[in-house]
Parts: sequence; C-alpha cells; structure tokens
Amino acid sequence: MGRGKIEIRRIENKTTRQVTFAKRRAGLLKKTHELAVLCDAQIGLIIFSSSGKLFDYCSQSLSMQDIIRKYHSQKGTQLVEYNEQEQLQNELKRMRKETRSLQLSVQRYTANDLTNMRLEDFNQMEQQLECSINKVRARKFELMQQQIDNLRRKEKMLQDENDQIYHLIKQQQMAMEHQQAGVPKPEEAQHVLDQFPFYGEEQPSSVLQLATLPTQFHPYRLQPTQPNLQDFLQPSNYGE
Amino acid sequence: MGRGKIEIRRIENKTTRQVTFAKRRAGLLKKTHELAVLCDAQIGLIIFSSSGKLFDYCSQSLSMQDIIRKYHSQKGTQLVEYNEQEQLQNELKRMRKETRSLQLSVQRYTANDLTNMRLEDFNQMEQQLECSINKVRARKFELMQQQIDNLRRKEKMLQDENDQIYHLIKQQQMAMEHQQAGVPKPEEAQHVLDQFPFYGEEQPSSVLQLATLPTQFHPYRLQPTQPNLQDFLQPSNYGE
DNA sequence: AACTATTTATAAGA
DNA sequence: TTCTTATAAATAGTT
Repeated sequence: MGRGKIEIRRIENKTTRQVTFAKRRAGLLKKTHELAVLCDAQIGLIIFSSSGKLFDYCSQSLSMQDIIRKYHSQKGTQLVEYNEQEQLQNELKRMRKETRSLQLSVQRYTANDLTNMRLEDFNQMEQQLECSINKVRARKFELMQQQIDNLRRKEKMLQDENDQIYHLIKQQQMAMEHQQAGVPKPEEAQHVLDQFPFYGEEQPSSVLQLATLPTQFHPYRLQPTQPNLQDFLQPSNYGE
Repeated sequence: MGRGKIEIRRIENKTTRQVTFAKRRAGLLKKTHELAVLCDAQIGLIIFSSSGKLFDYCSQSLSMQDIIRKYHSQKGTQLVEYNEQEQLQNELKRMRKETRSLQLSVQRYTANDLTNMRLEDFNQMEQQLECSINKVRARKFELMQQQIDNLRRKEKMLQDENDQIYHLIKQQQMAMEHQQAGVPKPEEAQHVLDQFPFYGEEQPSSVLQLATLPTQFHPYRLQPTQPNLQDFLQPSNYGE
C-alpha cells in the first residue's frame, strides 16, 4: 500500500526504517484502538522501538496492569509468582491468628485484663496458675537441692583435708620436739599447708555462698551447717 | 476500506461484530508482525475478545514475559507489586519474631519447659505467677461479693413480702372470726398469696443458688443465711 | 468462507 | 521533517 510493494524484512536504511516505524506505529495504534472499540475487545499493545523507546496502547476499561494480570492468569504463567504472594498472604493470616491467640493466652496468664471473664473462668485460671507455680517451685527446689548436695560434698572434702593437715602438724610438732625440744614457727606450718589445694583458697561467693558461714570457728574445723535456703537463689555453677 | 465507511463505535450486531473482530484481529496481528520485522521493534500485543478469548503476538527475540518486564521497568510500575511482596515478607518476619516471643512467654507462664532456666529466673517467674493469681483471686472475690450482695437484696425483698403476706392472712383470719367465728380454709389463704410475684416462684438454681437453703424453716420466714461460696462459681446472671 | 467495491494505510517522492 | 499522492492493503457489506 504505497507507491511500491515492499518485502516484509528488516529495512536496512536507517532513515527509511525510522520513518516507516513512525508511520506504521501510528497506523497500528489506530487499528488497535479501532478493533478495541468496534469489537468491544480488551487490548494491550506494547511497542519498543529499536532504540528502546516505549509506545503503548491500552483499551479503556482496563489498565495495562489488569490486562497483563489477566494475560498471566489465562496463560498460567506468573502463576508461580502469584502463588508465592498468595502463600505469603495465607501464612501471614495464619500468623496473625496465632499471634492473637498467644496474646490472649499471655493476657490471661498475666491477668492484666480480667474484664469480660465469667466467674467460672476464674477457677480454671487459678488452677492453671497454681499448676504453673507448683512446677516452677518444684524445679527451683530441685536445683537448690542439687546445690546443697554439692556444697555438702565440698564441705566433706574440706573437712578431710583439714583433718590431714591437723595430723601432719601434730607429727611435725612431735618431730621438732625430738630434734630441738622447741615449738614450730607459724611460718613453717603455713609452708606445709600450702600443698593443700583448698586451704586458703577463696571461693567465689556466687558459686558456693560460703561467705555467710560463721567465721568464728577454728579454721581447721568447719562445722557442718544447714545452708540458708534464701541465699542460694543464684545462677547455679555446680558441677563445673 | 470496504464497501462503506463505518463509524468507530461498538458494532451492535453481534454477528457482524464477531466477523469484524476476526478480520481486523488478523489484520492487526499481521500489521504488528510487519512493524516488528520491518522496523526491528519489540512488540507485545494482547487481545481479549469480548467473550474473553485470548490472542496475543510477541515479536521474536523477546518473550512476552520479557516485554512485560521491560515495560514495567520502563514505566516504573510493578515497583508497587515488588514493594508489596517486600512489605509482606517484612511483616511476616516481624510476626514470626513476635509469635516466637509470645510463645516463650506462654511457655514461661505454663511452666512447661523449665530447662535452660537459671535459678534466679525462678524467683521472677514465681513472683509473676503469684501476682497474676492474686489479680485473678481479687477479681473473682469481687464478682462473688457482688453476687452475695445481690442475693442479700433478693432475700430482703422476699422477707418483706412474706411479712406482708403474714399480716394479710392475720387480718383475714380476724375478719372471718368476726363474720362466722370460724377459721380460714387453706385454699383461700393460697388465693390471697397468689398476688405476690415472688411467692411460690421457683428461682433457677443457676441464677441464685437458693436451692441449698435449708427447707425445713417456715416458708413465710426465710432465715438470713451466709451463702456457701463454693456453690457460686457459676456464670453470673446477677443484675438481670 | 469467498468476493469485491471501497476505504484506508503507507512507500516513495516532493 | 512533513506533505502529497499513487498504489498496496485492509475490510464492510454482499453472496
């Protein structure tokens, strides 16, 4: 349709190609519009010129987005991305529900909102809370018992050690009395004591809480004592 | 281009419209293809007939996906959907975190998992639970007190009513003694009692729990009584 | 689905 | 570029 017939193949002359592009592009847009109007069709047309410029047409009533969406849903493509979004939304919904229920749970346990509760619910809540508190206490005392056992063991070790020190000093005193009929100097006794790992070693109070033991006793003779439970509620490092 | 010129407006005749659609659609696809080839353009064409059937064209070298992607990147659209997805994912992340923390909270309150807890945590938990339980009990007793007050009010009303009945019957008896020097028949007394709304009306036990009141007393004289607290832990319908 | 009178689009020239 | 115009192509109405 022109002065001459042309072959449908890429126009090599750049100018000619550009002119033809402009003319035919206009024609195509016009025909696209006509088809959309005449036949009540929904049409989306996207044209990129060879230089990358965008031209598009979209029949009224639907946006290009809508047409593309419809295209994808009909073609089955994009289904992946769509499903992903769908899945995400479902998961979010589920999470919201779960969070809501958890929030209610926490609220019940903290008893911060007791309005809208029926009298009979209170019994149940009380029971739940009692049950929880009992569990907590049981576990707490279990841990405390372990600490106590541990302390007892350590106490026993110290006791034994002190007994040994006591006898050693006794022997040394006797030996000295034999040699010079004199008494040992305190510094020498200290020297002998040094070989015992526990003697004189300060126990971190956070570990053993021995700081509260009465100190007026003879240092070589620790008295068995019942630890004060109140003082043991510290991070347990037993068994190290 | 045809036997006659036509206006560019929706063709009303359905058959004509369908035929025109087929013809022009073919023409459009052909022209689209020609433009793509002649001018080295990238073109995507999506047509939905009025009945929803899909026809599309896409220039070689690029898929429709690619063209759409390019379209979006050029238009700046799709950024919305991308952001939407991004937002969704962020929200989900946030929700997961919140849910996790709530789960931990609930777990602490139910005391179902006490491993990995330090001894010092137990005190705090115990306190929290005690605090909750106190709140629950306070509220529970408050509600119970309300029920008790309510019952007292009702009791008082019944008492007053019975007093009135008692006096009425006394008066009647005296009147009859005047007239016939006889005693009133029980049926007549019952008739007089009927006008009092509370008399003989059975109270639903779930509402007032009066079922446990001792029944061996004189029916006209309800004894003031301390309700048994154990029996009041029912849905409260007081104040109706 | 094919025909064809016309309209429309457009290639090439101005 | 844009306008013009001869001609190809598309297609409305008909068969």
